[in-house]
Amino acid sequence: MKKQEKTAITPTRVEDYPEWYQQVIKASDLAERSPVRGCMVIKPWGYALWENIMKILNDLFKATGVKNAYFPLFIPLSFLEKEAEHVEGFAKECAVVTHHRLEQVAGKKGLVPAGRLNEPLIVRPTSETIIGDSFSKWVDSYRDLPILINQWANVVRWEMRPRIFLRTSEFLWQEGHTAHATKAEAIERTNMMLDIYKTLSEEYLAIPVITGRKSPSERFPGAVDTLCIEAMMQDRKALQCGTSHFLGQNFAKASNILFQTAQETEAYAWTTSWGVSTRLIGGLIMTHGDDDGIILPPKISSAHVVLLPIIRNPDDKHSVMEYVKSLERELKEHSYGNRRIEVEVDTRDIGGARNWEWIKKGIPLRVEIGPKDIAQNAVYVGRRDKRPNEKISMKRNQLVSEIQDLLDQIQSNLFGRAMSFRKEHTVNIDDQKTFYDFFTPNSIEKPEIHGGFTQSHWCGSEKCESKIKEDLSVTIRCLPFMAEPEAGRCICCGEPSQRKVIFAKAY
RNA sequence: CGGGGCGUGGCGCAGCCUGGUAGCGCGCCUGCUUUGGGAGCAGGAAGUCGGAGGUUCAAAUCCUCUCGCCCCGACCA
Repeated sequence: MKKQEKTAITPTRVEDYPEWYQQVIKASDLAERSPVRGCMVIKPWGYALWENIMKILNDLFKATGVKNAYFPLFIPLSFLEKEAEHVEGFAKECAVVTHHRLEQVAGKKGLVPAGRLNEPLIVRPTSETIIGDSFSKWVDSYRDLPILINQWANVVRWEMRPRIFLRTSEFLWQEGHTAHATKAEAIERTNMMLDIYKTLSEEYLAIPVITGRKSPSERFPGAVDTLCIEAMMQDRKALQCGTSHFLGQNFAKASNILFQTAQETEAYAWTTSWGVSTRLIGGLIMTHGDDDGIILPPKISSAHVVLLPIIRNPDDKHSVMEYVKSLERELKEHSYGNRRIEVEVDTRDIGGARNWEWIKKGIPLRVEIGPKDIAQNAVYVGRRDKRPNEKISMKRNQLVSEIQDLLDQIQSNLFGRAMSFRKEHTVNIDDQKTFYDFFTPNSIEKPEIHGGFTQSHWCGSEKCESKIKEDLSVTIRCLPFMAEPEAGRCICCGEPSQRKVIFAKAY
């Protein structure tokens, strides 16, 4: 077998996409499974991505007046019960704390729970109710509004089938919660935050997204309106990357967020909530990864460049390392996006394996530096968005002065690729048979990568929506904002329809 | 919760059917030789086979119970 044909990740995406995903995570050193069912250990290379996301979002949030705060991990059961739809939506996936002490029992091994709580505590699956309780105390007058709060937190949802980053029992996220005096202002906030998520996705993560509205059945439990950003992964399935909810007065009524208006009347506040999670990292992997591992967009990459000194002869060691160190210093003086250039130096003497490890980790730039290069005051540069062997020699000064430009090229190349992939696999379908064929794999036992996004008419009935879901596991991802209203016939029942929606299989 | 599968050095597996107290590959450590596309050779450390009970002279292997994990479905950021 020729070496060129060897991929760093086995199986390849085409061979077995879900398994490829697991292997990429392992090979890239982002995270690993933990001894706790459904929970993950996020390793430094992966956590750095989350740190960068936090940095970016904090800046974007704060520019709109949002402040960070922190609320309890535990929610009294009675709080969760306050909003009827909310209870129903989350009850099945709650972790419940019932005791506060462990005891040794005579004659038995180990510890048993003791000290039963009067009221069980829920480990937060989301914090609307506990934050609503605080809001109710913070608001007396319309002058106290709006309240614009975000918290960075871990939440627990006891999922049946966990997958690292995409669906874990515990995950990290931010949840924003706001309260407003008027409906219009709350709706404006809901849209504003969705725009921020679109910015994060497209400009930083290089993941193109479709913004839109969820159908009623896909709404957040208790919300009046749920907006979302949806992205297409390389197996052509949809991943919901962020949501922003207009909660109307539902939670204000449940939590008693009352205020006095300028007209001296009493009114319930209008609230919103919005969040993105570590799932974004899963989206990153599945949007940009290839058969050699992940590819990190420079703007959120854990580091930008790795320097790989090549020392064939021990006599060269000193001079090569001096050269590498000075290049490191010089590169670190430059910035890219909202942070300094981050440089890794890998001096391990493990031959070609070293190069491949960094390819698998997805670092944007690999720079090889050996005596031959130094003699010409040059470096040998590999871009992660190119083939592994497609390396070019460039002058050292050129690398330093053009590094931002190089990173920009990679960033926009990744976005461009992802965008054309989505366009290529987004189709208009107007008849039922084509629709069903589109979403049916050739092989049922071992389905190949198939389908994509369709833009098809939907009459608006839940009946059609659930029939399609039952027949094909295909759901309405969103009613896209960009779609102009147009008359047509429902893809399912043939009744008149006002608009096209996005259908896809989803994570 | 329904269907399927699996628990054996750090990781991936073989051995189980036909009981005789562990083996392979990768990784790791040491040395030498190598090094710009995933190194070679030699030596070495590391497991009592998920757990409990049973059958037996003897159990990774047979039986019972149990725990955990993975995959497919329903649920979901």
